[in-house]
Amino acid sequence: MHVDVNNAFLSWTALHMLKNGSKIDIREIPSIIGGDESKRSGIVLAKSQKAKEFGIKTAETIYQARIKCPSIQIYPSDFKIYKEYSHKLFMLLSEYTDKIEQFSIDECFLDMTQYLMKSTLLDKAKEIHKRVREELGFTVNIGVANNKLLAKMASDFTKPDKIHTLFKNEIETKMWPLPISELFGLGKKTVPKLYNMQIKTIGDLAKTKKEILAKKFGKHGTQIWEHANGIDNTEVKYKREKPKGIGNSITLPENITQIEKLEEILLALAEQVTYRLRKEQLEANVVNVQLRTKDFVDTTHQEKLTYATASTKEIYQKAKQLLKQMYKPQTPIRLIGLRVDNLEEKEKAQISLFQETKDNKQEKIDIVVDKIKEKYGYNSITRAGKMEIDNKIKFKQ
DNA sequence: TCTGGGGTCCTAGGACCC
DNA sequence: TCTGGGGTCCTAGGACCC
Repeated sequence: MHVDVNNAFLSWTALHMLKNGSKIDIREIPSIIGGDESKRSGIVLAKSQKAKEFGIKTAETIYQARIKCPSIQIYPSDFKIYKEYSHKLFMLLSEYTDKIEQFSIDECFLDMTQYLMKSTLLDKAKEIHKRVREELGFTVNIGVANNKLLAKMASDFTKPDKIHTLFKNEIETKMWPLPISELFGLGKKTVPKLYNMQIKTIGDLAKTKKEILAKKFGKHGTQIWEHANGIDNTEVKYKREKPKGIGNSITLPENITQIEKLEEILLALAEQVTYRLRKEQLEANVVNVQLRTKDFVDTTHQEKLTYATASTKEIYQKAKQLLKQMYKPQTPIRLIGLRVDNLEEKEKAQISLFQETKDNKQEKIDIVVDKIKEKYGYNSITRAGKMEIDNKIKFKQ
């Protein structure tokens, strides 16, 4: 089963507003959840059904949305609220199975293999559907099928507030007539290429020779062919997995051309990233810096460290070095990002033969700073060298 | 006042090793 | 009448997802 919250950010914001005495339900008017245009992050994150009727699409600019519907109402996003409602949903779903994979903040896969009869399975879907609406106050779409891919495709059919099935005998009638752009795993780069091959529907794709797709698109080609034919053997990953990489990035309110300013922001990002890293009890082996120019040209540089670390100072020093390598003087930078990859458990961290001694003093400082952040809030303590930046840009946690 | 932020997985070429 | 073959690791970039 795949459970997908309808217009999640918007529905949850609506509930939060109603709870706090709002007279209007923003689900009933043309409205969107959007970023902040003054911070150059003005894109649509979620839309109401009414906004959808104006042709407004997720991820387009608020500027475009306003052209389509000048009276559109815009509300900011708040992930604290979303996490709260997401948790409520997760708790309710946990009553039906403990094998739940949280696919994103508003989507879950449920392993329902314990319900052997198709009819009981559908009764459970109906029950979940009804209970979420009545007890939590928002609606979900539910897809029921024999594997994750088909359940996900089913939950996407028609919205909102619907249950759809997609069993083997329904693939041909329900999925094959859909345009290939609807297939999970096909995006804006591959769809035009398939169109050029006269492959326009999922059915067309299913009937294409697997070898042709494999030759043209490699592993991806095999996968989309299998998806089009309803084949998916992946398990419901219900155990919480540690992240494989942790990153933070920020679109700057204004383009920056001074490397010193970029370094200050990099320090703030290093604090944020390593704080998250330490909370997970992980250490990183690779540091990666991303820059985006004013013309949206992205470059990344990464380097493996001599030993794994979660130290703010050590990660920052490597990041600074990478920045120096890659930054072409005078280039106006729009976005800067820092990621750590190749993570490993702190305990298991192996001591290299050639390891330069770890900076114990730095580790102690990090631990104390983390404790203060835990107790008094992420922004309660900061480095003097980045106070100016902190005042300009809010780094959330 | 035009274009977010956080992820995962894959590919390709170069360096290096035996 | 020059210059293998197999393998791993590292790095940059691409595609896709929500």
